[in-house]
Amino acid sequence: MDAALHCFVDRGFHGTAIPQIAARAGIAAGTIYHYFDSKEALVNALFRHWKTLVARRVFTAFPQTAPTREQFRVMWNEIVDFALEHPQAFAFLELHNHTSYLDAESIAVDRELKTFASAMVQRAQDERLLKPMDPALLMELVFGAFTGMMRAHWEGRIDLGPEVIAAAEQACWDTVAAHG
Amino acid sequence: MDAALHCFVDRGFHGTAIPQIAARAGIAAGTIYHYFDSKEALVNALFRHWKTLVARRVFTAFPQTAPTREQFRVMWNEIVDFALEHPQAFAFLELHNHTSYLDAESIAVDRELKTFASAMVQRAQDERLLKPMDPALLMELVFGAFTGMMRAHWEGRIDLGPEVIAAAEQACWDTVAAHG
Amino acid sequence: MDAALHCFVDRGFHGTAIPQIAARAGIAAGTIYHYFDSKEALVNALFRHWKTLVARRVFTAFPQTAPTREQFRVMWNEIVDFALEHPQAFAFLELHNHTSYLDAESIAVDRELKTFASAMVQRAQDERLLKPMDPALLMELVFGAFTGMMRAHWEGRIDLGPEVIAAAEQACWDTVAAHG
Amino acid sequence: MDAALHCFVDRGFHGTAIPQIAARAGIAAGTIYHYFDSKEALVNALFRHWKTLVARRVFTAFPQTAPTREQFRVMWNEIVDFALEHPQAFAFLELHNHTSYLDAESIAVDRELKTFASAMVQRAQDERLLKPMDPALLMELVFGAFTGMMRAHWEGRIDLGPEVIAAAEQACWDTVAAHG
DNA sequence: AATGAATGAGGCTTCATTCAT
DNA sequence: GATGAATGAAGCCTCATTCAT
Repeated sequence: MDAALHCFVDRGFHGTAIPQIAARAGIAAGTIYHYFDSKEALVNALFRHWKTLVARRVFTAFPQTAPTREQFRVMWNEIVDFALEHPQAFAFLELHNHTSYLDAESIAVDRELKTFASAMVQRAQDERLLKPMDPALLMELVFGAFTGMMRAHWEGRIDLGPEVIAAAEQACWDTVAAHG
Repeated sequence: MDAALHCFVDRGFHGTAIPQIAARAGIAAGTIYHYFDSKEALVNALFRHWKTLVARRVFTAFPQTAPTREQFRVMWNEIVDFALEHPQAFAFLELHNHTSYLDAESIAVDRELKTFASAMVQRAQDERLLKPMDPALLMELVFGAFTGMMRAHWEGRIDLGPEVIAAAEQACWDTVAAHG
Repeated sequence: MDAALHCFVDRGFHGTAIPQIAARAGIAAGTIYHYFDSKEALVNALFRHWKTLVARRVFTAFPQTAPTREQFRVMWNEIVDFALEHPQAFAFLELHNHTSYLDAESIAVDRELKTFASAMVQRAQDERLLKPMDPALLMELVFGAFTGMMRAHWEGRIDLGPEVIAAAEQACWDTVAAHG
Repeated sequence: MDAALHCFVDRGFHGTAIPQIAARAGIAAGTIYHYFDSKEALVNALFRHWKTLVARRVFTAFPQTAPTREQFRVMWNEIVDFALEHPQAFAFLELHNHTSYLDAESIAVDRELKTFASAMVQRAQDERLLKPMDPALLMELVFGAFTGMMRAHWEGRIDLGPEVIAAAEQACWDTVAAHG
């Protein structure tokens, strides 16, 4: 049923009709209501499913003992890989505004991931490797840059090859790295 | 009538009903159709209105003869000022996915601005001041970082004071600046 | 729009579809929602409208100074006239079970009428003209008998002429009259 | 499965969903269709089941040779007992309007009981013990009064003790008794 | 016999749009 | 120009019923 993902990516939550999702999934509209209480429950389940997957992936891959520069690279590549493997999921998660239908639990899942990332940043700041700014801001700058890159890629404005990704990664490291 | 802006920001295009817009504007629903052919015409007009305003502002403020570093700072501050003065407009333009209803002209207006920005980047690259990457990518990284910062600001995750903005500006300059 | 009355009488509240009501009224289904917030609001409005009309009629006709026997006759005839003039309304009010959709205000309107009737009974009891039973019970017996008569009339089991009505009235007076 | 009774009493036939009945019965919705062809078949079976039970009870208890006054008392008490023992069944049978879904056989069962009662009345009229009115009307008046009493009881407007029931019985006898 | 997932028609309601005033 | 009642298509959701297990 997660092909509802495609519809939400294409037309957004409010722009997608349940019958459209059902048609794409090859099932009857009513069947969706055996698995989800409502359209809202469906988006929220979708959102949490993928956010949790990203989180799990990031947590798992994170090299606790490696040097900060290496940690940054690993995280970057991990998220890039996720976004390239699951472009629809990434587009759904990051390219749409969910404020009007996410429930408290979904928001909490989202915040958790951001809190973790900020904590990571803070640890690196303690070692004076990153700029001494609000860690949340540093994280948002990098994640924003990353999202901008992926959006431009999907909208055909740039080509993403391994070297391009590596160059962008270096640029984003420069964003946060101390000394300048 | 441009308080349709608020509705679109809150619930998105598909999630907003014409009667809601009319109610917020204190007019009758039918009146909207004296000024716009359809709901789609309304969003497109809105989109172009504000995109054009941003563009005009950026073009006007751009210091042709100043050094690149100064040009970057001016542009940055110009967009920050716009976003802080017109938070609803900025949220509408950048925090929502418009792909399902923008018409060709609106898309052209958007592309124009991006093309201009890329051209600026390229000129600076010719002077070896910026990293030798796809200029579009550099531009997207910076604009993405900026958008991430503003989103975090509106969602209450960070505080934006003048020094914070300046620090973020420096960080984004580091993103694009050559040598590192 | 009060021809929704007919539909509710025929198939009950839950058995009646809004489009059916609209079709019978010769309007579009959506139009109903300009005047009523929901199907429930519609039944409640209908219920209150007719209950209030009955109440007004009873209150107005009630001969305060006449002897009790005369008062009883007047009330009886008043309600008979109402039921014969507005058979649909009476059938809707008394032949259907409204418990699952009436709101607090509608219930209050209903209770008010019953309380008034019980008070009347009590006054007559004080004069020892009626049986010394729970006034509410006496009232329910008479009103129940009346309703049974009307139901049988509509379902074709009895014929209602003026003499029949008068005879039934006398029988119901005997129900409540003291001494027997 | 006859706990469908509860659902029908609460929300009426059209307001009750088969899954609701199944849930209350603790079985699967599909199981109901092993025993009844359709929802309509279910109500009709329910209706006939209880109507038949009432009829059997009345027929059985009826004291053929007792004086009319005693016959009336026995019948009254028999139906009161039934209504108090099976309040849900009585509420289902008498407090709801079944016209839109009862089939011919169910209607016949209903009519049979009424015809029997009318015949009884007529026999008593032949002895000049009852008022010389349409026997069907006399029967409806008494049964209507009785139903009104039970409804008021369930809706909490009156208290039903043995003496109250006896007093109501006497009042209803006065309704039908000759001379007044 | 029992289950419960699946269906799809149909119900309530919303909403973009029109049009008489 | 402005209104807002009216429309009817379409959206979300329910539900009687079926059927493979």
